Amino acid sequence: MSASKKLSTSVKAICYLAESFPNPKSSKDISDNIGGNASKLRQLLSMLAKNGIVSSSQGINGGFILTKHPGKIHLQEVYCSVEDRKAFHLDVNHSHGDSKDRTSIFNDYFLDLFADVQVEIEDKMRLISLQSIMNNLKIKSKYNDRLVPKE
Amino acid sequence: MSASKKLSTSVKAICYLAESFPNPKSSKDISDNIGGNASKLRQLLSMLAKNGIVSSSQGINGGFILTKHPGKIHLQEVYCSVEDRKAFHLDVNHSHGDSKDRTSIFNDYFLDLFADVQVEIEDKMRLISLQSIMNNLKIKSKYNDRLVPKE
DNA sequence: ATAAAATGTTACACTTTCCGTAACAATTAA
DNA sequence: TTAATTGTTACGGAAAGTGTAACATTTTAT
Repeated sequence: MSASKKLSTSVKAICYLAESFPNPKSSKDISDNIGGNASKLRQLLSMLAKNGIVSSSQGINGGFILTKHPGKIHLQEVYCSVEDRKAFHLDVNHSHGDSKDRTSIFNDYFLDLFADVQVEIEDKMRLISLQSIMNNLKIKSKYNDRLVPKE
Repeated sequence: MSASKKLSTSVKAICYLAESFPNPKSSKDISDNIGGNASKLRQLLSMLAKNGIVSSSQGINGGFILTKHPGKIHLQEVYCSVEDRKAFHLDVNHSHGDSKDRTSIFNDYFLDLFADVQVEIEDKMRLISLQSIMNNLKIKSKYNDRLVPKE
């Protein structure tokens, strides 16, 4: 799945969980609501769970619930949770010679250059909260800290 | 070819053309020097030619030459020449219903959001000239306006 | 004129990656 | 005990990427 699709799917799922808080929602519930495949959704959601954005419970009436206030979740955090790759990924030619040939030097330089751009993107994404997204989409969050079950 | 690979390959080619200015270099010369495939290189270079960064001539002793001072070529310009896609491309789920369903509204919003990020990236890339790249890589440019053949 | 060399473009087979689905062990609650 | 759910892996078809080849067109040298 492309990085941006992972991100947009994750955001949709988080919005849905915020909307239906504090009821746990199964991957099937979520996929019925936001589209996509339940199994692939679980892959995304398990990554969000590892990063403390949602929590999961198994068994009957299990599912996923939000564990963080939408105002405190930012796009960058969601992106990093579901995608290893940098947003502005550099795909360079592989060097065929030794480690200090011209191609390698060029690639090293380019990696630095792209790292700068990457920082810009991450800073920008850090400024966008899930709450602001929900506001724009007129989705009402029912999230409430006190209702989040402890670990 | 991935967008970033097109970009880095293009930059390498431009550096080589600046270095060997004003001698036209064939796609074969360039691929021998910077690696990659001559045919694929021609595809990139023909796009750079359409955007006025290089010019091409056919026939014996033909090839590509730089037509713009490295200090006046910027990464953003090179990127746009060889890649239609935005740098931070959004790959959204396709809507299956009518044009005003929830998925569509969500996607429209996301496109706006990513457009903002896109502007940041382009601004950042606009600040990086080919000349500065060549300086960092200690490549000497031999580019000289007066030696560029007229149309 | 002719031949040689180069671009610009298209096509193609091969490989890699993507994607939806299925499967199943582990876990949990009724 | 049973049913429902997560978490993870596997897989086959679809899509996209990659390197190469082919060839008409253009241009220059002889």
